[in-house]
Amino acid sequence: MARPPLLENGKKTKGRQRRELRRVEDKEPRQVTFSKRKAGLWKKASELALLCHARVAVVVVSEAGRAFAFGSPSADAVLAGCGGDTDDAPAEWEGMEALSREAKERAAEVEKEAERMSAAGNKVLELQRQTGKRFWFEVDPAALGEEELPVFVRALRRLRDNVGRRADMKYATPPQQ
Amino acid sequence: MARPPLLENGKKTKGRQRRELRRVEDKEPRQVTFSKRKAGLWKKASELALLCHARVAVVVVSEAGRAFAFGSPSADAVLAGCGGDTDDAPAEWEGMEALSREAKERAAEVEKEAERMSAAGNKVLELQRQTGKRFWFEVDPAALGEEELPVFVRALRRLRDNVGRRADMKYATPPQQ
DNA sequence: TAGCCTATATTTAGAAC
DNA sequence: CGTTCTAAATATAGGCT
Repeated sequence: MARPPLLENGKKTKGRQRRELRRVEDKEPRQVTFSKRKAGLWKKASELALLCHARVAVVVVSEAGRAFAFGSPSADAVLAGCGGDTDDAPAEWEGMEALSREAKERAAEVEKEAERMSAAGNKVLELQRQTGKRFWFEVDPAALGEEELPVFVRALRRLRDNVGRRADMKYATPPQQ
Repeated sequence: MARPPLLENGKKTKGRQRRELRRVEDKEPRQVTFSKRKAGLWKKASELALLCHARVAVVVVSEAGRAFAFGSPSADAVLAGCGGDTDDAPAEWEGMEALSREAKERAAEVEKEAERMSAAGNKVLELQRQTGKRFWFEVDPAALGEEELPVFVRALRRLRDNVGRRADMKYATPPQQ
């Protein structure tokens, strides 16, 4: 049962290795790194939001062509805060904090929801295809120019109008390959 | 010259202390935490982007009402990448990597870009309005159904969601106060 | 508000599921 | 892709400047 130590020094692993700050060349390791760090970034973003009641929104597009969006307390709130006041929604935060604490005790339950979410995501994709729409930012990239980061901001703000108050989303676009 | 140890155990500091994952009540410590963690988040985002050549965009709004955006290679590139291939723009990335390394010495320059991006944001808003195009989620919320939408919203709140990659932009909105 | 410093709390590279 | 496990690399709370 006990696996024999792979290392001569008796230890089981070499532990975290130092990496150069440049692209990970091999595809597989790169994907793993992506997954791990993506999760880490999400956590950091959550904590920043929670600890400081700051609004945070993140959008990531993987090499595979999948897009992820994250917002706290919600993408909508983050954007709304950009041009508005900040202490007008304490109630919303209280709720978020409570949920955050309970989350750990409800991992299983949340898991199920995650699956349902996945289903919802697919439906979204389908609807997009039917309507001929591709991505939220399909406003017309070509016309935008070179430095249009705020597109992201705009998108989330839009989300607010559609969903209402709180809306976080995540779905992947079909790999282009 | 030698400062007397502040601690009885002889050590100079208590080192990093554990914190509860809830809002830091005192204002001052909260602001400090915000600054530090924001910086950390930015670094994490940069590394993720650099290591995996992913496109990332982040927006953070402090309680004070100041907004910071970070994206790489540029907001535009992040969004454009969503619908295209990923390994066709190596040149662009090479440039990004170089910039990334020099970034620390060019904070000022980055600031300028941030302002330009802010301007671009307005342009995006306008284009969308003119073309009548919307965002991905705007596919038609109503069509999603009352069951799926809420699920989707809560899903992201769960750690299971991922975010991460690289994109940097940073710009601040004038303090609201 | 941002940096510096030190001692810890966290994160994560590597290898394997 | 997502996860788990171990050990080493980092990020940071607190205290000051």
